[in-house]
Amino acid sequence: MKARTVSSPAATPPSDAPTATALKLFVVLNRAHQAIARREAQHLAAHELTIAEFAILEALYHKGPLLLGEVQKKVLVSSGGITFLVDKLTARGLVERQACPSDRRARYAALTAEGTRLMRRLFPAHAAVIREALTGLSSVEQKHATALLKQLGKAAATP
Amino acid sequence: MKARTVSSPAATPPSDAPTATALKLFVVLNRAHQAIARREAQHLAAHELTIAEFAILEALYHKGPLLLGEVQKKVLVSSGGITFLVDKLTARGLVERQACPSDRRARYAALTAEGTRLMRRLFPAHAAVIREALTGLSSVEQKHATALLKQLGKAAATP
DNA sequence: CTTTATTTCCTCAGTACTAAGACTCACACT
DNA sequence: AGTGTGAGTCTTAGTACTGAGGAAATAAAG
Repeated sequence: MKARTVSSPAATPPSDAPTATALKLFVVLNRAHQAIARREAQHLAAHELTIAEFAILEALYHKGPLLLGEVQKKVLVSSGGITFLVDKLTARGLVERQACPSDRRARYAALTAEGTRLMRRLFPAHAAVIREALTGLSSVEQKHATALLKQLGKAAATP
Repeated sequence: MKARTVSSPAATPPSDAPTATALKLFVVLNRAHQAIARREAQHLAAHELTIAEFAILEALYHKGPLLLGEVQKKVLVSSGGITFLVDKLTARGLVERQACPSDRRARYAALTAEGTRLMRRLFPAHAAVIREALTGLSSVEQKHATALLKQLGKAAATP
């Protein structure tokens, strides 16, 4: 009695049109993100860095020393993850912890001289990889996409 | 000699304009993706499923039985990961492996009756979560964004 | 001054993967 | 048949995180 009661391979109730539109967008967004992140990870792996590690370095490079909690908001990683990642970067001499004078619970993370040197060298290459990965769209199209995604992300982020 | 030789907090060389545009798009794309994926993960966690597990179930639900290699291409996970995930789903009685008659190396993955039942119940709820998460854009805007992201993803995927 | 709550970081155990390679089988060419 | 090459899956060891809970400092209330 394995007579393929579900012989139609696609048991897809097409749902309503708006839902179908949303699902399609969801799929292509995932694909695009994955394709670009893959390239980024590949580039960073050559320098023994993960995406999350690089994101921390980048935040510190552009913003200067930050409280660990602030780094967490930037990088969107769990609190335990921040401790773990900063530990690893500290062990490699790229980042250091600094006490916060006004609040003894809090700690700053800051780039060391070596970390700054690394980022000065690495960031332009990283930017080039991203730019290269996004050449599927013209500059005008990119701006358009940015506007749409900003709106999308903002709405999706508010729970 | 710690006299803050890099006292400007932002050591940002603005690079050229096209690069800046690309980086901005990259950031908002990451944000949007993360915000939506977070919601998805939250919804699926209520049913003890990860995103990757659900992706496998969904592929089988919509396409019928698939070779493991085909599942891998759909879900974009390493081959070891597919084995691991299908094992877990099999242990829960949602998926089963089937021999391939024409090639004894290959195995099919297929939904069990229970897996089909689960998806019939779960998929509409999942679609609703996605639709809800994307309400930041109107249907027209979503179609526009889809077109742009498709183009972007296609170019980024070809290495 | 206590007591209670909240913030901030860290610890620890566990999870979901990845990467590299082993193994099994299929196919093509002698 | 026998042999090499490659495809498809599984195994093993390891990594990058997550999440719950805890200690220390601060803030707020009694």
